[in-house]
Amino acid sequence: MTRITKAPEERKEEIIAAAQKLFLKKGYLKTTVSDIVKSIGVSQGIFYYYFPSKEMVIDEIVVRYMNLHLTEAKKILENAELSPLMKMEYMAKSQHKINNRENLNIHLIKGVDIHERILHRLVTDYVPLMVEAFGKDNASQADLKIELFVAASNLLFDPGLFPWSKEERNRRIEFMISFMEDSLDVSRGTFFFYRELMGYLE
Amino acid sequence: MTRITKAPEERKEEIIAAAQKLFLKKGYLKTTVSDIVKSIGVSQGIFYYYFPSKEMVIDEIVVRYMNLHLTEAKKILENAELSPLMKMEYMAKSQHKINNRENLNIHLIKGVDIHERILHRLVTDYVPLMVEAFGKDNASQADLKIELFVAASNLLFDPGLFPWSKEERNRRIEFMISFMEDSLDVSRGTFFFYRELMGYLE
Amino acid sequence: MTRITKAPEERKEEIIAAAQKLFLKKGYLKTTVSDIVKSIGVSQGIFYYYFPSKEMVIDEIVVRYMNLHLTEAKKILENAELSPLMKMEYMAKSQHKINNRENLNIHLIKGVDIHERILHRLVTDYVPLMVEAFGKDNASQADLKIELFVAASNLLFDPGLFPWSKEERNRRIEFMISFMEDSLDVSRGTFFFYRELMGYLE
Amino acid sequence: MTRITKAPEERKEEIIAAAQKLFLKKGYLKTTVSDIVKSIGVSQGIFYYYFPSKEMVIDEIVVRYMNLHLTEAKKILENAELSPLMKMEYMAKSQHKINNRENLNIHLIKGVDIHERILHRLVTDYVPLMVEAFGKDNASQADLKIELFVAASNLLFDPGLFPWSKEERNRRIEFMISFMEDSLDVSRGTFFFYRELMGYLE
DNA sequence: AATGAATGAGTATTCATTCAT
DNA sequence: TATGAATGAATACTCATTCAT
Repeated sequence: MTRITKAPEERKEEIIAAAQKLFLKKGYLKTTVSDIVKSIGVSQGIFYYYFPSKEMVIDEIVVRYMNLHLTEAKKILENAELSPLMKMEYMAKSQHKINNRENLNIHLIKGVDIHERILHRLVTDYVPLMVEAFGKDNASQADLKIELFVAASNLLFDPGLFPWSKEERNRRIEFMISFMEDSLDVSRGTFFFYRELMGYLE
Repeated sequence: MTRITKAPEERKEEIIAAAQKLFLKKGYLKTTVSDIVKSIGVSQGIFYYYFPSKEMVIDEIVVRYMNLHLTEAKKILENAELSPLMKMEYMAKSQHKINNRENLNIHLIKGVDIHERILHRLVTDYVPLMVEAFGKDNASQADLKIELFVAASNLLFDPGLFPWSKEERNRRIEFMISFMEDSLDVSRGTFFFYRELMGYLE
Repeated sequence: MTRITKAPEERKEEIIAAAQKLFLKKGYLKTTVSDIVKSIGVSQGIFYYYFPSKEMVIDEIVVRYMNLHLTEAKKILENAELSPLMKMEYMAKSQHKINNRENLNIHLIKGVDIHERILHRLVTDYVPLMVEAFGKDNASQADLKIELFVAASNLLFDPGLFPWSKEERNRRIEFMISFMEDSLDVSRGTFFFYRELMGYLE
Repeated sequence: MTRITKAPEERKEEIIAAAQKLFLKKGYLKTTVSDIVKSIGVSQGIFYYYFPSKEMVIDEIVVRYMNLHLTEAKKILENAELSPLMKMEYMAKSQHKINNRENLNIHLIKGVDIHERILHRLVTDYVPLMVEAFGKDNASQADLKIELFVAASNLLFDPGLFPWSKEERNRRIEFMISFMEDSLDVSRGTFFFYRELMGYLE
């Protein structure tokens, strides 16, 4: 193999991208380190120059994925021109956009509890930003309500876990949205924008 | 090895029990078939006489675990002497009891998405029984509300996933219970009995 | 399983027939004893009541197959009304007929040198009968010539080994026949009847 | 185990040689991959770095064996100084020499139809070279005659298949040679040199 | 930074055969 | 004669990781 030297960061990115693609396609367990390096034409050894183990790659993927979401969310939060509800809407749209970028919906990776790792960080890191965006005082425990809605939505609307029919899914989405609106004491229709993120099917 | 013949059903139970114990201790992936058979002093071959693969054992474990819960729940449901809320309470207590029987809280098994398998059956099979117990007409979409609470609770109160501090945990449990009471339109205190099931720490 | 007792010889035949069928379909190595007994609905144990090992079954199959051929050949040989060449012709036709009875062309079994076992017995047991049928004095070493032709034919006309095209095959058959005729000093056309046995394609 | 790195081609040869030796001694089926690697003191993994499966090793062995024969035969064929009959003689001697080099007579390997694989390539690849060496025009179908003699000889003189007594063997060899001479229309004595290759016992 | 040959522990699964009943 | 649960040795193949160059 001809030796092609690259800047470390570039090479690392290359490996992560290749791994992510393969994890999505074949699952974490069925993707071998050999698969990854072959797909970008580098040697086995170089993988271990950049990562201490295969496991650390998935960790890094999850971290980057969450950072992507968090960075976007923070930008929105800091935008003083937006009203609380606009912030929530923008955050939802941002999430939806990221998840639909190619090879980026790592929710779909099958393997060693990837899903749980993401959910964990979602609840601990992302939910607080949503709560902040929502802005209301916490007398009504809006923080725990949002946490609850995020947790439930992520489970019930995970197509790998619950392959609802179109009708079942839509019914649940409509319910979830109005229930959120009532519980958080905002007027009906306010959270209409969540439909898309939850996967409403026309 | 001295040959000890047993009734098939007995032997099968024995293998399942041994597997369950080891899965809980070491996780599914790290438990080998060899571990299982050694632990009960039988040959490797007999395992495959009863199960086509290692994977099928975990399936069987989940099925039996759910059946245990469902059977108990159905008994309670059919008990005409109980009021709706009593039924819910009894069901909660039954769940708590089963999960605390030794080697039975298979929620804790790490490995190939055991958690997801259980959650799936919980939502599709167990929730309807809870809804039936609750009894109220569905004008208020109590079914979806219960589904939502079950999903969220299972995620947020999973100690493997969210190792909340005692305070964090208790706060969430109290919130969850009163939120359920309000949403389902029952008086405060009605669902006090859920504290135990959710793992309230005194 | 309901216990069905049969006359020993009958049961043995049943097992052999079942084995033969499966060996032909899946090959000797890929057919398990379990496959065999399942196909006739008896237990594992009974197999070993009749045969000391799996290997002995294939031996028995070869022996019976050869005996079938030999018995027919001997009948023909003893028929005083037939001329030498008629005997050869009848023997050829008899072979062809047996090999085309269902599940009987055990040449096609893949596995542990079945082919070689058959060839061996063909040369040692069957060739002498052909030589006797041919009848001529052995001044011309007709015995070794026939042996040679039988050996070569069995190899070159084995479709599993040499998948000749129709033209290649037919050319070889025509050559083989006329070469036999010339070598054994009989007139051209005498061995026309071998075409069928060798697999001439119209 | 101390790690000894070798040039890939060298290591591959080493594995093939070790496998060949063991296959000859114990047969293909009874030789395990573990046997092979242990015999040269390398790891199990390296075997699969060079070969996708155990089966591919025997394939490679047959290919190399035939290539050895074919290469020698081609050299002889191209030698313009040799007469046709000399070419045949040299080819026969070359074959005999190769087959008697240690560990090289892979005819003797027992297992998964090794013999048939070799015979197949012998007829399709080697026979044409013999026919070319023989040189005569094909009016007399010398090509098919040679093919026939090669096929028959390889079967009838295979000691694993037909363990003739010394007398039986010698009688057949003498017959085979004179029959070849007569059929191919060369004078008696011409093919005397085949005695050795066929295994004539003094 | 990079190569790629080498390691070696790991492991599910198969199956001929046995034997208590 | 027959059952079928039980044995246990056998083994090809995988793959994360290491390391000499």
